[in-house]
This record gives sequence, structure tokens and C-alpha cells, in this order.
Amino acid sequence: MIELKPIRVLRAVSDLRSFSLAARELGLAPASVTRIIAQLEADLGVQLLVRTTRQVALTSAGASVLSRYRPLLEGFDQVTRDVQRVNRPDSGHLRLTAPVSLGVALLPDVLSGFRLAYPNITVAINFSDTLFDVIEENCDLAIRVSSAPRDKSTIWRKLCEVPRHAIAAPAFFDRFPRPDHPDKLPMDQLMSYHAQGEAEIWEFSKDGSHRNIRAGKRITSNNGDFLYALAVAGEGICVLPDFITRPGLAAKTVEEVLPGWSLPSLWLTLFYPPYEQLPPVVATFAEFFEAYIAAHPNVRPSF
Amino acid sequence: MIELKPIRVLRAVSDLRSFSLAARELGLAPASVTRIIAQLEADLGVQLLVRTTRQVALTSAGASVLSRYRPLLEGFDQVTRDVQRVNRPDSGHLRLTAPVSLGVALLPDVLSGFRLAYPNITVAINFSDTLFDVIEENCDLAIRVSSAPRDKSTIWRKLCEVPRHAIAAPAFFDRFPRPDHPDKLPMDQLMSYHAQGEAEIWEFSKDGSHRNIRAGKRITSNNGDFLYALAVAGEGICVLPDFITRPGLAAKTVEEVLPGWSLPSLWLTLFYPPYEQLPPVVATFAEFFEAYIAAHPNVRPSF
DNA sequence: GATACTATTGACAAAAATAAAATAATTATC
DNA sequence: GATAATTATTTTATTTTTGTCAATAGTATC
Repeated sequence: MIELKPIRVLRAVSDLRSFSLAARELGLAPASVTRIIAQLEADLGVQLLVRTTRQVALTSAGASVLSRYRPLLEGFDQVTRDVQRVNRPDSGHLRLTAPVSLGVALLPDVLSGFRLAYPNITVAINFSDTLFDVIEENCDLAIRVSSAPRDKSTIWRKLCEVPRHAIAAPAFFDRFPRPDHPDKLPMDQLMSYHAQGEAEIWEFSKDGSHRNIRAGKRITSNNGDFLYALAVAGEGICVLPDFITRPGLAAKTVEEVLPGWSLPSLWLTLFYPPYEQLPPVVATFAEFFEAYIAAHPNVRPSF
Repeated sequence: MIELKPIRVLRAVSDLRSFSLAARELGLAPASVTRIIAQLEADLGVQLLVRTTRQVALTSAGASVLSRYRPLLEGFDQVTRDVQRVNRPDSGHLRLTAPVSLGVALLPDVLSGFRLAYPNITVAINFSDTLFDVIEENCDLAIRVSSAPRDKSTIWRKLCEVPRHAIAAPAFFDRFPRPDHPDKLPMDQLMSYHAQGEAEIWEFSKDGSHRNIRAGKRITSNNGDFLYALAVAGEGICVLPDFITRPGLAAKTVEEVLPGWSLPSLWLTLFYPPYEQLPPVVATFAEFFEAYIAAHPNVRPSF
């Protein structure tokens, strides 16, 4: 296999028409140049240079070889320079993953600000609710709303908590009695979110007492907005994060079921692949996003 | 300076998503793959791969780096394969040098046959009468008509001898007496060829007696055809190789001066740069040309 | 013909790559 | 939930490659 160094040497010798000058240019001993060229000629099976002790010139084959390698060599060095320069916090590329509902609700606002602040960072966003492996997903940073990190091969960073509410449409209670205790929930009407196929267990708390309700399996989905739409239509009760239910609760489109009973908050978390050290671009976004969340304590989307 | 091997390793690891599989593919020890990748990351100052013991994936930077290096790497290997395959006697490129007069007279015929026999060999011809350094001239093979090789850094191969004749136009002798001995030549009317600025010395011989005549300096040229045209116009006497004078002598356009006196023949010679071993393409042409000369013993051009 | 310059060669030293074994971390299996 | 298996990493010693210094040989200039 031919390496780059012999080609660099060949180029220098050809350009300077001298082994010794090439050696000086490359910081090598003249003897090394002789050896490297001889080795290259042996590897390629072609004599590349004709030389006496006073003159050096390319053979026809040598000219052909060099003319074909040269642009590739220059391209290589150009890429290397670009890479070494490009590893900066304000330029590069970023592959994000976010859950569908939160992402669609929150990221337009976040990213319009981010792209304004960092116009040279390009972003690719992958919306997925079923992500559970940051490495497999081929992303640089994953935004997730989940109960608790269990991935061991990832580093995570909690940004804030996201309250959850059990909600239903007012019309729902025309058909079902309004419960005052978790045990009185209409079990068949509980619509569960499922991240990985498993239905949820809702852990209601009030004044130190806890009740665990296994959400019914008649309808489950991995899309919160879909469940919300069902709830608005009076199809049942579901538990959804604050950023989905907030507008509806304010507008009385839906109302809280079991007021006074609370559900454990979810965590808005950043997940990283197992970096040796956080890449600058990733750090830039993480800080920007954290600042955004801090400035919007209710994770209130702008829609 | 980045070499190719680390890029090859990066490519293999990325494609196979595994250090150990990449090691097997490349015939390396897994430990070497780890080292090489780590070294590359250090050199570029960028983390290229995120990995646990079970999974490997490119970082954003790694994907960018590899996508830019990959086509260059493939181009490199393509060139290497081409070079190793292309060193054959029936394909390639050939840079020739020939004297103007002989070249223009002889090479059209030679090369039309050669290109027919070897359609995949491309030829570049440099006509020059002042060539005296095969290396400096950047050619693979030099055809020369000269008295005797004195270049030490070149290898040469005598193909045949080229007789020379002292000629003049018949009309010339209306103005000057027809000499019967070199000493009676009209010294001011001798037109000399000069290769490197030096006028010729004509060594006439007859029956063991020799006369050296220094050709006059009133008109000299490095172009035989020009001198021949002058002679035809009756401007003087000149000594020219057989392949220039032959048609005129046959057609009585010019006639031989001092018949019976002979001049030392020139040599038709091939000069090579100091090859370690004769490149196949060069050998092909040399043999073809030698065969052509052997088949045309008088070096008779076809015009 | 003597001198200066340059590519090459041989012997040696330095550096790098490599392999084997051990370690650490993670996943799969029982 | 504990154990086994897989995989990347680290450590150490060994081998290979590579580079350098000094000496040699060839070329050109004066």
C-alpha cells in the first residue's frame, strides 16, 4: 500500500529537481529521500526519476504518476487543514434527536434563535419517540423527556422537570362520573402513552398517599399529540406533559382529572453519546438550549 | 501530517461499525486499530468515533471528515492500481526528441507505422537541434544525428551511419571554378551547420590523405534544410547528411562537390536518460525504430 | 587534472508498529 | 439478579520499519 509520504517526497524532488533540496525542504536527510524514492519505485514497479549526481528529472511514467497523485495530495492536505480549523464552537454540523411532540412544539422557537446566534452551524433534526440508544441513532445530542435515565453508555444532563397532568374533555364527564380518587377512574377509558411498547403506570400522589394505576391498554400510542386530540374529542383520559396540556387547560378545552392528586414529573434531559470530551459544537447547543429552558421555566411553546 | 493508513482504518471501522471487525478486515490487531484511531483523533484534534465496548458510531465531525477523505482515498488507490497496471510495453506515453531536419523528414513515416502497431502509446515529439542534455530536455528517448557521443550521463545506441556530402547547385559553378581538391574550395562560400554555435570542420579524405577545412563563418545555421535551400539557390557550398541531399542529387538539383573525396559519416544514435532499467514503452519504440532503420538502410525519407 | 557538489550505499540508532496478555466495561444468558 | 461472553482498551515486550551518519562514487566546473 502506497502512503502519502513517498508522494510528498516525489513531489518535492520533482518540483525542486534535486534530492538534496527536497530533503532540506522536507526536513529529512538526503539519504532518506533516496531510500523513499527507491522504495516507491519498487512498490509501483516503475522508474519515476532519472538522475545523475547533478541532475534529476521525471521519467514519462513519473510525470504521469505525479500528475495524477498531486491533486489528490493537495485535496488531502486541504481537508486536513479544514478539519483542524473547523473544530470550533461556532461552526460545524449538529445532528439532533428529539421526541415528536416536544420537538415540534419547542424546537422551532429554539432553533430560530440558535441559527440566528450561530449562522455557521448546520442542524439536522431527527424526530423520534422510540429512541432508546443514543449511539445507534447516530446523533450528537438527544433531547428526551423521560422518567429517569437508565442508559449506562450515555451521559445525560437534566435541564428541568416537566409536570404531567391527567386530563379529559368536559364532555367526557357527561358520560362518566367525575372521579375523586384514582381508584375510581374508569379503567377502560385510560389512554396510555407508550414509548417502547409498554403501557404506562400512573403514580398518583396526594398528601403522602400513593396509588399506582396501570393505564388501560385499549388505546395506546407513542404520540402525545394524538392522545391529546383523542382526549379533546372526549374519547378518554390520558396523562400528558405540561407543554401539551397547558393551552387546552387554559382555554378550558380540557380539564384536569383528579385535581389535588399529582403525578411524578418527567425530566427534560440531554443525552450525549459517550464522548471523551464534549465537542465544541455540541457544547454550544447544549448551553444555548439550557439557557432557553431557563428563560422559559414552563417549557411553554410559542404556539 | 496525516497519512493514509489512519483514514483507511477509520473507513473500515465506520463501515463495519466495529473495531475488531475492522482489525480483521485490515489484517491488524484490534489493539492497533484502537491506537491508530486514537492517534488520528489526537492529530486532528477532533473526536471521530463514539464507542462503548459494544457499539461504535461516527460523531458528526467524524462523518464529515470521512466523507471528505473517502473519495480522495478511493482516487488514490485507483491511481495506484492504474500505475501498477499501466507499466506495459504496449501502452503509455513517450516523450521523444529529434533533430528538426531528420525528424520532419523521417518521423512522419516512422510514427504512422508505430501508432498503427501500438495505438495505446501516446507520443510527444520535441524537435530541437540544440539538445545536448537528455535529462535537462525532459524526454524519454532522444534521436540524434551527431559525430560521436560525449555525454557521460547518458546511454546511447548507434543505429546506423549517415553519409554526408558536400554539395552545391550547378549554377554555383558558373561563378566559381569547380575545385578538384579541398584546398581549392572557395572558403568564403562554405556554409556551415552549427549545433552549439561552433562552425564545422570538414574532414575530407581520399586514398588515405586527409584535409581539414574550417567551414566559413559568413553563413551558418542550425537548420540543415535552410542550408540546403541556400545551396539550391546557388549561394554556396555546404555539407549535409545524406537524407537531405539524396533527392536533390538524384534530380540533379544539386551536385556533389569534390567527388572522390569522402567525409566522415555521422551516427544516427538513440540517447537514453540514465535509466536503471529501460522502461517497457521506451524499449518498444527503440526496437521499432531500429527495425525501421534496418529496413531503410539509406535512411531515405518518403518525401 | 583537481576540486566541489550530489546521489547513493552500508552500518547503526531511533522510532514506530505489532502482538500477546491482561483489564475494564457492557450486553446477553441463565 | 448473578454469571458468562463479547469487545474496546491498556500494558508490556518484541519485531519491523524508518531515519541518520559517515563513507563512497559519480558528475561537472575551474
